Amino acid sequence: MEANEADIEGSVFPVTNTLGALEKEIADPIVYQLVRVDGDGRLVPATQDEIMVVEDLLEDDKCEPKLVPDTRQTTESCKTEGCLMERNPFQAPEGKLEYENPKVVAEKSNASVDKVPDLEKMGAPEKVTVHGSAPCSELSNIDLSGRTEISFNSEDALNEDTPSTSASSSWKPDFSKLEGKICLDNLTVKELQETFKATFGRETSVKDKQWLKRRITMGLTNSCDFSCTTFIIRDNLVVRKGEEQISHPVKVRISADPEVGVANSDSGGSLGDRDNRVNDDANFSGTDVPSSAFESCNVTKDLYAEQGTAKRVRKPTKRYIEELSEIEETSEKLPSSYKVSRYRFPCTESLMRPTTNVRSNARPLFTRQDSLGGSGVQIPFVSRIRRSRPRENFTSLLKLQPSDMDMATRQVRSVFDASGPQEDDKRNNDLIKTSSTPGWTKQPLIAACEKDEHYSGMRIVELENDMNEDNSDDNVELNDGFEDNSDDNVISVPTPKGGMRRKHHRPWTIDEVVKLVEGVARYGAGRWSEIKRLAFASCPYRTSVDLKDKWRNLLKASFVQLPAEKGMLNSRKQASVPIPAPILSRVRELADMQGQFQPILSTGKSSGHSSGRSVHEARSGYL
DNA sequence: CTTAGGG
DNA sequence: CCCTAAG
Repeated sequence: MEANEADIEGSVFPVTNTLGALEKEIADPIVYQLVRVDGDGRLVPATQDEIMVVEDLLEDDKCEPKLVPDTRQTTESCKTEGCLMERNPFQAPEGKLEYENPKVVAEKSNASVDKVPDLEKMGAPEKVTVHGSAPCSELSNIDLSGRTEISFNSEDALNEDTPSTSASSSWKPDFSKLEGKICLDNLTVKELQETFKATFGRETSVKDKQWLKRRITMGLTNSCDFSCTTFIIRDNLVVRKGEEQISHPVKVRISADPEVGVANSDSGGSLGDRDNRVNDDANFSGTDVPSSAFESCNVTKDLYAEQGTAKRVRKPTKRYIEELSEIEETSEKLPSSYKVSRYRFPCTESLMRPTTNVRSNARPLFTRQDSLGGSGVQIPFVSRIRRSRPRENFTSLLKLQPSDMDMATRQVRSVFDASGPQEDDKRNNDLIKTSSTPGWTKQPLIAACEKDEHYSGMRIVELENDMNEDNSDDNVELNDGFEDNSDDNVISVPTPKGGMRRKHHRPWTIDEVVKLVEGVARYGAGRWSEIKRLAFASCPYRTSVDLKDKWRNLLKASFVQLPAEKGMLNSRKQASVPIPAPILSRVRELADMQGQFQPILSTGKSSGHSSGRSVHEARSGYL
C-alpha cells in the first residue's frame, strides 16, 4: 500500500485570488493548475508530460480540456451530465492522477473557510493565497480526503488516503483556524439566521434558535452536498464521518442559492463568460457537488449506517408512484413546486443517473428522488392516466336527464371554477382522462349526480317493476325490451375512447332477470357471452359482465332469502328486494344443480339428457 | 375478447 | 357497476 505510487498522484487545484466567489464580483477568475501531490503531501507543479496525460484523460472523458488551466469547461460539461470526473480516467494504474473538481473545491473553500454566518459579508478572505494555500487548499484537501475515503475504499483507498491526509496537514496552514465543527448551539440567533440563509438560500426572520437549528440541521442532513462530503451531523455538530471525535472536523457550509445554481447548470452554454463561470462554480457547488455516482451511493449507504434508524427501503407501490407523479404533474406548473423539483433533481438525480440528460430540457425529470422512508428511493415518474376506460364524460351525463342535469352541470362547473377558471378546457380533460388532484373533488360530485339521478327516477321504476312483475305492460320502463330501444340515446353514451358506454346502473327488470335465469338454465352459468348474445340480444346495454354480476347477486339473494321465502314474499315491497320469490327459487335451483354439476351440465346441457335427474326436474318444474 | 373475482 | 387479472 504505502509502496504505492501515490506520490505520483496529481491534482488540479483551483486557485482563487478571491474568495468572494459567491459574490459574483470576483474580478479574477479561478485559475487551475495541475499539480502533483507528493507522497509526503507536497505539491509539485505538474510536468508537461503529466499535463499531457491529464489532457488525454480528459479527452477520453469527452470533456474538452483545452489548456490545462481551462478545466472549467471540463467541469462544466461534466456537471451538466451529472457526473463528475473522478474515476477511471484518473485512476491510472500507476500514478493516479486525480482531478479535483474545481467547483467542489472552490465552493467548499468559500463555504467552510470563513465563519459560517458571515460568509456573505466577510466574503473577502484575507487568506488570499496563491497556490495551494489557505482557503482552497484546505478545502480541497478536505474534500479530497473525504472523497478518498469513500470512493476508493477498495484496495486503493489506503494508498490515496495517505498522501491526501498528509497533504492537508502540510500545505494547509489555515486548517488550524477551523473550529473543527459547526456547533449550532453556540451560534447566535443572527448567526443562525445567516446560516439558515446560506443553507436554504432564503432569509428567515425566525428568532427561535431551536427552530433554526432544527431547520439547518435538517437542511444539512438532507443535502446531498453534505452527504457527499462525508460529513454528518451529530448532536448538532457537523463533523466528518469517521472522524466525529478525532481529527479535524471541518466546518462545513452548504452553500447558497440553490435555485441560481440550478439555473446556471441548465444554462451550461455560457462557457465563454468568465464571470458567469465563476458564479456558476460557486453556485453549483452550492446546489450540489457530489462527486461520482458511485460515491453518492456509498454515501447514502453510509448515512444509513450512521443513522442507525435506517428504515428499510421499501419499493413504492404502483399506486403510490402514480399518485405521486400525478401530484407533481399537476403542481409542476406552480413556480414554487417547480423550483423545488428542479432543485432536487440536479442534485442527486443527475448524479445517480448520469445518463439522464439534465440539460435545459423542458422537463428533465424522469425520475425523482423521494424521501420515502428517508432513504431517497428512486421513483419513476409516470403519468397517471387511466389505463382503462375513461370515466364517463360528464357531457354524457348532461344528456341523461335534462332537468337533473342542469343542476349537476352547475355543480361540476362550480368546482371547476373554484379550482381555477383559467384552464377550463384543460381541466375538463383532466377530469376525463386523469384523476388529477383537483379532480378528486370532482369525481365524488359526479358520482353524486349519477346517484341522484337514478335514485330519483329509476328507483321507483324498479319498485314498480317488482309489483307488476307479471303485468308490466302498463309501465313502459318495465319492459326493457323496447324501452331501451327508445331510450338508447339516454342509456348508452359514446365515449371518447370509441366504445359505447352505458349509463351507470341500469336497474334490472324482472324481465331481464328472467331472461338471465333462463339463459343460465339453458347455457349454463359462466357462459355469459353466449347468454348475452342469445338471450339479451335486445339489451345492448347488458354486457356479459353485467350478466355475470347480476347472476352473482341473484345467487346471493336467493340463498339468503330461500330459507325465509315466505317472509321475502311479504317484503317484496321493501324497496331493496325487487326480485320475486319464484325467480329466486329458480335461481337457487339452478345454482344448486349447476354448482354441483356445472361441468356436466355444460357438456350435457346441449343434449339435455346427460344432466342429472334433479336437474331435469328442476328445470321442468319451473320452465 | 371473455371469464372470474374483488371492490 | 367498475376494475383487473388471466386465459
